Amino acid sequence: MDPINIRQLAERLNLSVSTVSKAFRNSSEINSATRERVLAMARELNYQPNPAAASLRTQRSKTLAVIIPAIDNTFFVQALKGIETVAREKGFHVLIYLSYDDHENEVLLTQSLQRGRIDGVLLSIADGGKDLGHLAELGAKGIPVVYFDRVYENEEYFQVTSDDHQSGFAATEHLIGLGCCRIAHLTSDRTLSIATRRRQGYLDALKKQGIEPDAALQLACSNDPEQSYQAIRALLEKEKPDAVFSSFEKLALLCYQACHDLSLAIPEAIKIISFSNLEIAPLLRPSLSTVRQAASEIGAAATSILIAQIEQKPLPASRQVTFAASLQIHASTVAPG
Amino acid sequence: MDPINIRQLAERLNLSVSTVSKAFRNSSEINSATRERVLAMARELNYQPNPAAASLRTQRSKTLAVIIPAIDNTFFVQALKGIETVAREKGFHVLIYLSYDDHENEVLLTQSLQRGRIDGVLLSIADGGKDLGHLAELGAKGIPVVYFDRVYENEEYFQVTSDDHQSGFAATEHLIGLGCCRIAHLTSDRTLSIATRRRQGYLDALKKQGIEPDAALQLACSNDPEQSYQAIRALLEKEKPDAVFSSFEKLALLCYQACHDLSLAIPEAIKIISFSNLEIAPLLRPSLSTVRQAASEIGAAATSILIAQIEQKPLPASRQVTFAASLQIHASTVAPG
DNA sequence: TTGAAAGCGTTACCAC
DNA sequence: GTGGTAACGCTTTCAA
Repeated sequence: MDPINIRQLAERLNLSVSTVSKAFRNSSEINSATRERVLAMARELNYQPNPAAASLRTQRSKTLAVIIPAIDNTFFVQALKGIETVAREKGFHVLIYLSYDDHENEVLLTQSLQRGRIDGVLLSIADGGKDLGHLAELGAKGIPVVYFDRVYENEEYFQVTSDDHQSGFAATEHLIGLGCCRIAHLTSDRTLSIATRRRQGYLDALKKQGIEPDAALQLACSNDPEQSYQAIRALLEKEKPDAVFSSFEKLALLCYQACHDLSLAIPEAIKIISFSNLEIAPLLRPSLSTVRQAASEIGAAATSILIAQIEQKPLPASRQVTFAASLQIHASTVAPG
Repeated sequence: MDPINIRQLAERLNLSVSTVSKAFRNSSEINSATRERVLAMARELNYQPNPAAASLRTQRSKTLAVIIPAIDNTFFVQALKGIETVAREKGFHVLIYLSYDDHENEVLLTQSLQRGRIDGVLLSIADGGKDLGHLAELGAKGIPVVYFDRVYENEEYFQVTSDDHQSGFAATEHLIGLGCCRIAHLTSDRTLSIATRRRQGYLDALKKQGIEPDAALQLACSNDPEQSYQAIRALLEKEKPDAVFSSFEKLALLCYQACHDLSLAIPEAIKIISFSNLEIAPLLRPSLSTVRQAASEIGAAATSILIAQIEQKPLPASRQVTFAASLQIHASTVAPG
């Protein structure tokens, strides 16, 4: 019942504490017979090493922190699954912190990250428009950090992302291919790495096809859903786009709502495609065409890299690791007729 | 850059280590002037106490573990938000572990939960049909555990849930009130606490209205989506229910898919209501009527109780804490005409 | 009000 | 191959 410590375990075995300790970390110094004996007794007495003591001694906690802006977002949920899986495989624990898209929160969180509690951090940025000094500070503390999705665009750090520019480009080309020429673009915080890249893909696709980008068709929404809904609705009414490319899932859903409320038929009157990892996108009526990110792979890769950094193992040659996103075409962007 | 320890901090202040330590835990023994001096210097030198050392000494880690069956499930996502919020308010950290609805996983996870790494556990059960000895063991280790949603039905432990029976009853009565009399019920693992309670609510509502429960209308699905889809589809074709009450969100979505594939009009030919915290339920076509649980409140309450247990603070009088779920009526259960 | 010192349970160096 | 022992950085009792 009361947790037993290594000293008591050693006494029961008539061995020294150091031998037992080595047996556990299967040091080559230890006779395999004694090792078995130690392990057997440990099981019998239900011995579990105290992580705080080990951590104090080794300066390693086998714990990672994940700081993400949101969790009611399928991308982050799936990324988290990838993170948790890889972490567990490698014997790491995962602390979760939510910044709620709020820069202040993120600053507080990174500052409270004590060296010692965690060995490394996986971070997706809350707000790219603010001073990112806290991230530099984190790095300066000597804590390894791997950024994913919404990254800190700093050559010094590993950044695991989707091919956002290319995917934005492909989504826009897809719409152009369907004959659309007034293609609206929805984004949120334009300062986010992913927002600027996706938008640039949109702009480049328009340019390639000789379509002049129209500022009136480009909307940067806030984090407030009601406000965003109104803005989107106004855009639809006033500018009468024939298609919408949304860089964010939430905005696409608001756009669906607005189209419904305005009795705009999708895809007849307006086509919609959006970055989204929503699994039930096909269940929406009409089913939503999406740009789907390799979310769990991104989470998994970021975690592998972080752990490699912690354990001083070989690392990818490039600090920029990119995963292809894929176009999932559904009813919302099918050619009429 | 290198983390400074309490001893160096004390030296810089010409104070003893113990004084500094006490100043931090604002002990009444310390002069408030010295306390200020200590805090100021700590800020200046960027001192952060080493959590492993503190933890080793106090046998407290200020860390909670959350073990949940899934995270691609809006209920758990929202519960997690409640958990994270309360934990952070009270200065606790949250470790997340996913059991993926798998009993073996859960056993391994609970066994690996070393006393010392965590001060307490929040747990929602993976599979109620299996031997729950590992949960008894967890309790025997002296680690406080609070169960939520899918609970361990054991008087000894705190259990935070929805009023599942009553909500199952209300959902069924709602369908009966619309004139339905062949009401199918979808559930998954029947051994889960919530599954049996919701189903019992269904049965009791039928009984109250003098409807004989029909075993052919009750389906217990597996965790395999394809298999579940086929079973649901077969049920719809063969039994021709005029309504479906689903105890689980995933099954309702599969049922939507099946209705669509069978060209069964919702709600004209068949009405559907389901337990679900899906925020975009209104965006489905037709919008889905749901039994919505107070997910984040449940997570928050479970966390508060767990922390109260850890800190030996006053606890709720009853070990059973229940939150009302609410019926959200949408198009999928509207009377025809 | 402040300080000295004994642990907390490990690991890792060094001796045997 | 095994054992003794000094840290790791903090909290807390006890003494001053």
